[in-house]
Amino acid sequence: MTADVQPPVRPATLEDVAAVAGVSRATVSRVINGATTVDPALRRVVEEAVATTGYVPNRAARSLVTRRTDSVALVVSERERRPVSEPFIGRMFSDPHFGRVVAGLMDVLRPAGIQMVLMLSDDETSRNQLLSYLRQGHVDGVVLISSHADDPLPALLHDTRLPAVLAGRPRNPSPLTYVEADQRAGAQMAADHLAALGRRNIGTIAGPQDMPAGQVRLTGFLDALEQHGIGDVVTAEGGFTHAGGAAAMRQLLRERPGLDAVFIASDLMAQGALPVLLRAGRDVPGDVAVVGFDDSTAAVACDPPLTTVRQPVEEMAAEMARLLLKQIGSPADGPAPSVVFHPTLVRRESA
Amino acid sequence: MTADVQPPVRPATLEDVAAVAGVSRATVSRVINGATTVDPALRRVVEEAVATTGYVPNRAARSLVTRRTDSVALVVSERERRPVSEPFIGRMFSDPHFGRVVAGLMDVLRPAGIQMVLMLSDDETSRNQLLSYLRQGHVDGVVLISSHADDPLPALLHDTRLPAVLAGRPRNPSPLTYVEADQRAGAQMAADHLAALGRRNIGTIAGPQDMPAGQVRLTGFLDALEQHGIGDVVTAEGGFTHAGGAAAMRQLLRERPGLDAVFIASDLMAQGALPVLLRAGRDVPGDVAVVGFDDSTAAVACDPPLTTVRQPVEEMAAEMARLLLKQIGSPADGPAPSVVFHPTLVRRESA
DNA sequence: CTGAAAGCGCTAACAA
DNA sequence: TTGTTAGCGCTTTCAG
Repeated sequence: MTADVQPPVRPATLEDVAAVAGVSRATVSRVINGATTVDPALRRVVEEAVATTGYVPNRAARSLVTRRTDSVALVVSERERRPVSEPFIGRMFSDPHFGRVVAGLMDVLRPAGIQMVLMLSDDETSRNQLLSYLRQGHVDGVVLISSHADDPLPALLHDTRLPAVLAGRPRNPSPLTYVEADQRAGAQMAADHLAALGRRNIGTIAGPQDMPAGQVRLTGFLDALEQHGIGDVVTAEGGFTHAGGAAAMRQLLRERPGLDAVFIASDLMAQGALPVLLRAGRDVPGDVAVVGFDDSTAAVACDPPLTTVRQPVEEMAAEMARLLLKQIGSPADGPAPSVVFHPTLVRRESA
Repeated sequence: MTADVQPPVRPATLEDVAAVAGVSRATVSRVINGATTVDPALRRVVEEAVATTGYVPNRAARSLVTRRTDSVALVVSERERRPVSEPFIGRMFSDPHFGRVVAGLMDVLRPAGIQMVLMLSDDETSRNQLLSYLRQGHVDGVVLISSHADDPLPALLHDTRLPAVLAGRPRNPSPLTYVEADQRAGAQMAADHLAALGRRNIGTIAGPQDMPAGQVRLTGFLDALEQHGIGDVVTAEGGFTHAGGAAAMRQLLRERPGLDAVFIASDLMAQGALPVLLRAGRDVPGDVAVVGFDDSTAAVACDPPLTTVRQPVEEMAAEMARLLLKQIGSPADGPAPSVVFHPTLVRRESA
């Protein structure tokens, strides 16, 4: 202990460790990377040297030769650029859903020692930047969360030949792996539940019909109701927003005052719709039963708490990470098979 | 155009560009990095070669020699590890606030060509991993969002000598730069507003008193009311959660049924409290005026929409990024001066 | 103003 | 099983 006068300006390198351990760089490299072909005795010596030097591998150097980066990109793709001063409109980042996806991804990426870099694509310029970044091999793979159905990114991503996983099945058929919840089955569960409750005078607030989720939840619901012999359903579009949900609820009430149940295609819209119902003098669930979709924070924030179709967001995100890691591990296999999660109905008080 | 038979497996390197342009690697490097000492004619030739080859610099190689990574870490520090299956409790990721911070950071990082890597520290193991990662120089700087006041990370971060910026002033004095909103001033605005409304029978729902924000918002509010000659204020603690806010509201109503105003230290708690008020037959703002804090999504989701103290989250995050970039640019200057933002009162319908 | 050459720290043949 | 060696792609003196 004579050298601790100067604060360590330069991080230890392989060379340093090798010197301390009295072996070659290659040997140190082997134990660092867990090669089995190392004499146990030497291994111990090296491990000690690593500890005393506080050595941590330099990623840049390693990645330069291995062509691996041990990091993946989480790319958030939005249709258009939004000023940061409009935090609440259409910014996926400010949606709690985003954070849940991050948490799920982290849960498997972190133990694997994989870093996650966040990227945003919201206009052609940023998309091109993104692509050249990806093409240059700065990450080993990418997870894509896209907010719009006609996103060109999945196709472009495929061209890069980089391992990739999509959150949700893209509108345009793509060979890329995706993970999603069975939207149709979820809508069906809502319909079955309402029907079982004996409700017959039913309405629904749908999401945008140019988004797959918006569309499938509507048709799935309608089809299921049909099977229950209920064909006359009032519909309004709520744009997947809080305010849109409120407006749509008003419309529904106007068109069908005798409504006794409503399926709302997202908890956020339900949160907007509920007060409208209450103010119109309807008791929930007494007069009208309501079922939401997502099981997001909004569901428990509702009053009364929302019965809703749960998508296991975190689990789905974790699965995305696993599938991505798998593809990165054996690129020759090509895209992994997509996986579809089954939603569940969470009963609370609104239906 | 004879070489487009094979798909380009290997990305173009400096060498390739140099060959096409008929110059040396060094010259290409110079134009890439914007050196002024290059013959304009040559520059054009090189730029063309860059375009035709589709060259993009390899970061690993560059970073290996420059010792810069052009990336920063966003570290989210939580007191304890939460299972991913409990998405709504204490996980900062699922808080919309998190996404807003990300958006604000992105807004300045992206134009600067800086990548953002997301890291989570939620137990000693992950903290150590994080620190060795940082020490190894994998990022040029770090932004820290910490959920608990007694976080040891600021101090440890300072030891790494890495440029860093904290979201919020840490409890233990630290030389690190921080950015925060003036909590005390915000609470004062709420008090002034309620007093100006003629309310005298006032209550408040506070945040946890072991968090700086929770504490300062309470004392600031109480002190300001004192100045208005209002000393007898009922208080309850709502833990900064939706459910906690509801419970606290019930307590307040019990202790002071004649309440005509309440300041609630977070919009989320207010969202929980409002239905309690409504159910108890109180009109808002007629019978009781309520003012929240944050101006988050919850504020507009409330019914009625919440009058609240706005913290400019995105702007603050953008400022953090700017301060970080500044420190990275001139490390010799040490930590930049911290900056405190002034909150504003956003009047909606609840007060 | 430009080119030649020396590495940055690491892994991966290849020899021994 | 271990060491030697040759780069990965880039920036940066240092000559010219």
